Amino acid sequence: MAAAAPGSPEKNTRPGPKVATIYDVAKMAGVNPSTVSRAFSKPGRVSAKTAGLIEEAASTLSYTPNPMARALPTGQTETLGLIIADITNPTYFEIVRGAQTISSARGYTLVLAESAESANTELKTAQRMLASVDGLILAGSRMDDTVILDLSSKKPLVVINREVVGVPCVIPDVAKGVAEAIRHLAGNGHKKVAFVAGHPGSWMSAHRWDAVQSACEWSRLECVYVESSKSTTNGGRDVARAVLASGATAILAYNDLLAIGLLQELQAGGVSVPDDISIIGFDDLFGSDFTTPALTTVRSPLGRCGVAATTRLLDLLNSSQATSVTLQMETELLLRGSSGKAATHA
Amino acid sequence: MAAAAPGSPEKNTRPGPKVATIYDVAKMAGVNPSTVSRAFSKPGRVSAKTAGLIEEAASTLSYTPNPMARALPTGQTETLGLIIADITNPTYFEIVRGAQTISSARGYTLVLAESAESANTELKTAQRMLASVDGLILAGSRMDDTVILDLSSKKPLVVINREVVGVPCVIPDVAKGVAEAIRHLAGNGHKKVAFVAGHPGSWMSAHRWDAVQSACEWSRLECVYVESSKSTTNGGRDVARAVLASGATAILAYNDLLAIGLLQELQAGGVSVPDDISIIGFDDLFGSDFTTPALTTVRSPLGRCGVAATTRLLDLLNSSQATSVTLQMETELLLRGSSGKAATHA
DNA sequence: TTGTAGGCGTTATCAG
DNA sequence: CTGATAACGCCTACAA
Repeated sequence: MAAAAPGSPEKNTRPGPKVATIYDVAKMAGVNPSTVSRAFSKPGRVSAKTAGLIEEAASTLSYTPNPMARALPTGQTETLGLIIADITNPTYFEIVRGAQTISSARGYTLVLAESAESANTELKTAQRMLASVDGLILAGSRMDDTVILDLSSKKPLVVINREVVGVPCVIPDVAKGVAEAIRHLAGNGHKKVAFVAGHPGSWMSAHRWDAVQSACEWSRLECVYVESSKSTTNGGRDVARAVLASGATAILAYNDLLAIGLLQELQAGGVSVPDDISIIGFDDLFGSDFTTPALTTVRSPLGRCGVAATTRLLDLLNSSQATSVTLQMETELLLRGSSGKAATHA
Repeated sequence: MAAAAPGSPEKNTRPGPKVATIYDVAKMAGVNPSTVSRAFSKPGRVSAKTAGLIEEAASTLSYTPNPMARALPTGQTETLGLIIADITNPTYFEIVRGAQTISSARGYTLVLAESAESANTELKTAQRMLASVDGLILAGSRMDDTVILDLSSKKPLVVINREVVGVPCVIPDVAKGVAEAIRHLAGNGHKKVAFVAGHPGSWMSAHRWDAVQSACEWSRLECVYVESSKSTTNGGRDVARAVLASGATAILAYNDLLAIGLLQELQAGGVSVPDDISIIGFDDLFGSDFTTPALTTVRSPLGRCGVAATTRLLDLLNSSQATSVTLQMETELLLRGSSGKAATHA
C-alpha cells in the first residue's frame, strides 16, 4: 500500500498531494506570487525579510520550481543535448562523462541520445532536441557539413571529433601524437607501417590517415592503407591476415578496439607482439591497458574534449560570442608494451 | 557571417525566424489553433481533409511541437531520468546504453545524472529531476530504503542493482552464477577461496558476499572476506598482498575491475594465473576479455537490466499497474582463462 | 521593494 | 468535427 489511489484508478496520474507552486508559497508567506518568483529567479531584488519568509514557506512546502513552466516564458531550458554516433562504442563514454560532469556542475541538465550511426536519425534527433534544449553537442556526427551548419544557426552547437567550418569544434590534435608515434617507430628501425582504417565515412579516420601519411613522409617511412570492415575488436581480427600480408612491421590502427582485436588475433596465430610486429592504437580507450602487452596508443583526450565542448557551449550560451574557432586538444603517444624494435626479418 | 544578428546583439537569444507555433500553422491552414493541436495530439479526431491541410502547413513551416509547452497542461514530459552512482565506473555504461536504447525507441527522452556516490547529492538530483521527468531509474543507489520508497510515491520509480521492498527492482540473480563459479572451483580442487569485497556501503557487494558464503557452505569450501579500499583496478592492486597472505587458492573479486587489478599485480609479482591462483570477477565488464589470460567472470546482464528497468518503468507509466515485484535477471559463469585447477602447493 | 496584468505554446472543456 | 476560452506554472514589464 505504497500509493493508495483515493478515487478512481485513473490512467497514470499520481494521486499524491499536488506539488506546490509559487502561488502556494506566496499564500503561506503572505506575499504576491510574483515576489516569490523574483525571490527565486533574481536573488537580491527582494527585501531580506520577505526573502526569509518565502524561503521558509518554500521549504516547508518543499517547493521546487517547475522547469517546464519556467522554460516557457524565458525560452531557456537549462538543458544541454548530447548526440553521439553509437552508444555501443566505448570511445564515446569518456565524452559523455566529461559532458555530464560539466553540465551538472554548472546547473544544467544533460539529455543523451544516439544516432545509431545514421545521418538521418541523427538529424531527426537533433531537430527534436532543438526544441527542448539550449544548446547541442554532436560527437562523431555523420551529417553533412551544410546540415550541421544549418543546425548551428538555430541553437548554439559544438561539434566533437570533427571539423566543420563556421561551427565551433573540439578535436584532438592528432598531428603531435602521430608524429611521436611515427618517430618512435622510425627510431626502432621500422621501414613500413600499415594504417588500418575505420569506417569509410568517418571524418576522424580520414583525418588520422592524413596525419599518418605526412608523418611517414617526413620520417621517410613507407605506409600502406588497409581497409577494415568495422572499427571493433572483431573488425581487427578480420584484417589481421591482410595486415600481415602487407609486409609491414608496424601497425597503426584507427582505434584501440581494432588494435586490440589485431593484437589478439596475431598472438593467437603465433605472432609475437612486439617482437614480430609492433601495434599502436588510438584513443587510450578504457581497458587498453588490460592487454598483455599493454597497448601503445596515441591518447585522445576524449574526456577533456567532452569537458571542453561543454564548457565552450555554456560560454556560448551566456555571452553570444560567435567564436567558431576549432579547439585542438593535444594528443600524445602513450608508450606501453605493444610496440618496439622492428623484427630483423631474414 | 553564419548568423548575422539583425538588430542589437542581445544576451543570448537567437535572432533567427521565431520558431513556428500552432497559431502559425492554424493561420496558414485556415483552421483554429485548437484543431491543429488535436491533429497532432490525437490523430483520428480530426477530419482527413483538414488533417491534410494542417500536415502540409506544418511541414512547410517546419513546425515542431514545443515539448515544454506541451508538458505544462498535461503534466507529462515524455522524459525519463536515470541517476547513476558514478559516471566514472564503466559498469554503469551498459545500463545507460540499455536505458537510452529503450527510451528513444519508445519516443522518450533520457536525461542522465550522476550522484557521485553521495546519498545526499543523489537525493537532491532526484528531487530536481522529479519535477521534469515522468519516471526515474536509480542505478546503484546509495540512499536509504525509506527515502527511495518515499520518492517512489511521487513518481514511478525503478531501482537497478539493489532491492527495496515496495519498489519495483531489477537485479541480477547472482545465486546461479555464483553457484556455478564455486562449483567450478570446488571441482578443480580448490579448498579455500577469498572474496574481495567492494565499497562497504554497497548493497551489491554485501549481496554477492552472501551468495558466495552460501555457495561455499553448500560446496564445503572455506571462504574468507578481504576488504578493499575501492572497487577499481588500483583497489585490486592494493589488496593483492593481503589476498595472497590469506592462503586462498582462488579469488572471487566483487567486480571485474578489482579482479583485473589483482591479476595484473599478482602477475607482476611473479604469481602465475591460473596456475598458482585462480581469479574470478563479476560483471563481464567491457574489456574483461582483453587480459591474458582472459578473465573468468560471473556475467551480470547490466545491459539487459537497463533495458528491463526502462521497459518496466514505461509500462508503469501507461498502465498504473502497481506491481512492485523484483525482477531477477539471470547471471552465469563465463569460463575464460583466469581460473583453473588448484595449485598443488607443497 | 512589491503588486498587477499579460503572455509563453499547448491541451482540455465546453459549446456549436 | 471544429471553434472559443480557460487553465498549466512561471516570468516580466509596468505601475504603485
